[in-house]
Amino acid sequence: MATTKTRNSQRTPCEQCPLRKLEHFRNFTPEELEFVSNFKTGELAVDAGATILVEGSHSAHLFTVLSGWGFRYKMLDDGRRQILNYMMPGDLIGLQGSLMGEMQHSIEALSPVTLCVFERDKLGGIFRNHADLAYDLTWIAAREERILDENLLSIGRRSALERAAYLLAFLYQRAKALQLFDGQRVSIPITQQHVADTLGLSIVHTNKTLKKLGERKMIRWADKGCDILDDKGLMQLAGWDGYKEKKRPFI
Amino acid sequence: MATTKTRNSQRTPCEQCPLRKLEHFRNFTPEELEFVSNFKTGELAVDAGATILVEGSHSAHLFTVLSGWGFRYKMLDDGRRQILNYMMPGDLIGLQGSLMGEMQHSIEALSPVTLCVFERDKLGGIFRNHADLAYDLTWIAAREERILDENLLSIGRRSALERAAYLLAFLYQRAKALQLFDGQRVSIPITQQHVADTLGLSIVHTNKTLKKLGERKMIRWADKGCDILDDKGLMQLAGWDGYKEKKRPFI
DNA sequence: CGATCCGTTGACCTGCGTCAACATATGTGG
DNA sequence: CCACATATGTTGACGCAGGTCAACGGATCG
Repeated sequence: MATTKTRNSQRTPCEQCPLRKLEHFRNFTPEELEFVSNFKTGELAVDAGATILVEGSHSAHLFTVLSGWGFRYKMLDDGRRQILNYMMPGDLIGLQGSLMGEMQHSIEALSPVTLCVFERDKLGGIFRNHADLAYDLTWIAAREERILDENLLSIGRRSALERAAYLLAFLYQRAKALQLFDGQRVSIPITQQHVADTLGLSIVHTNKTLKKLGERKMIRWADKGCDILDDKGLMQLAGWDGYKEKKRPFI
Repeated sequence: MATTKTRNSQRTPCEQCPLRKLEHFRNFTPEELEFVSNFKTGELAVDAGATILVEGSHSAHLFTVLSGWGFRYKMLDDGRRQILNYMMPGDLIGLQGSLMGEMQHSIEALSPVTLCVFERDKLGGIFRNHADLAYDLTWIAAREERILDENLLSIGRRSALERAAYLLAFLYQRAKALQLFDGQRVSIPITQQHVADTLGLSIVHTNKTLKKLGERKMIRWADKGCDILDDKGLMQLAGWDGYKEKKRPFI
């Protein structure tokens, strides 16, 4: 498995950050932009399959995803794995570890990923000098909490078919907001093993469940990825309304 | 079901807050104490079974639990319920709703509960004038996230017996840190229905699972509550190490 | 060209759900 | 004071959603 990490000097100046052009994110004031630009110490390119952060470690950095997909997960001693959430452009990772010391989960890249690198030690400066950004940080943590709440509801109380529908609708909504189109459709770069480990199901049953969604023309499983054909149908099946976020902050 | 809420003028001055005497919480500087004292606008007493916050509402307040137990949950349209986490003294509730607008979960009291009331509109003042408290807010949100991560792992990948063991060990650890002893043992004021809705199981299976833990002398189910007899055994069974929090902030 | 990863399918098994009945406590209105 | 209702816990019989095992096909890659 590829695990190369490449450290570069800063390549994309924050002023030209491609994410800021998206409707989805809130605008920054020039001062904020300058501060963040200063906060950013570099960029990191990571191969698909590489581990970005490991449970049990104490990282000196936190990151914002600039491009690519990843996921957060925890494991039990005997190898059972639970995927907690997915990371997409604009997502901040490692905040939990930065605030509380040791990482309690791992993060892995699903595709090639580019990361903006921040120093954990400079986090305090945000709270001391940039109330708005500090507020954003808390907002970002609350957003993650909200997503986990919905995931818990899903795994605890939805059937396999409903769970799968929820997951795919959820990923679709996020990808769409970021305009991650692949031609006309939104394509999600995960394997059925990832779906299984997210939903708390076995691979075999996951396969059969996804096939049912395929028969209903809601999705199409392409090689190593999934196309969403009918997001409304998925949402209805799961009994999920979607998030109504207008603009989102990001660091 | 009782749903009385009683609003009082401030009774417990923050300077004499009983929670601050606990080893478990970090100390405040006098300035912080004064600010929080000012931030607090009153107290609320709530009966067991009362709903404190409702999914879909926009609350103008957030609260810190001063005494008593409660829980956070979400429901599906057809009535299926998932308990997300439990609230105990020192826990901040309603932050998610305050930051993001609409509440996406409900909160209910398990026992009579006393709450410190804060105005949502004054939250901004914390970020603008009290960097340390703002940091604490983010820390508190990250802590909730960490707990949800572990819950997800539990529901997604642990067996019924392991899940139950984890839940009870988890509640025990928290209760113990707050010195919520009932004589010698820690007693947890929940019904088996709550356990079922937390673990994503049916009541019948929950009953049989708890019975097994009882046969192993790890717990004893008293009327409407649970005594923990062997927390180490529960943790080992669940494959859970516990949280190693030393001191915790609270607002 | 074997090795590895990923998806697919069928046969069979089991952990947990559902249904149903019953026990005990507590409360409530008459 | 009784009659009844509701909340909680307990237990057994039975069914099914989802797990496990096993085999196979296609794609990709050193």
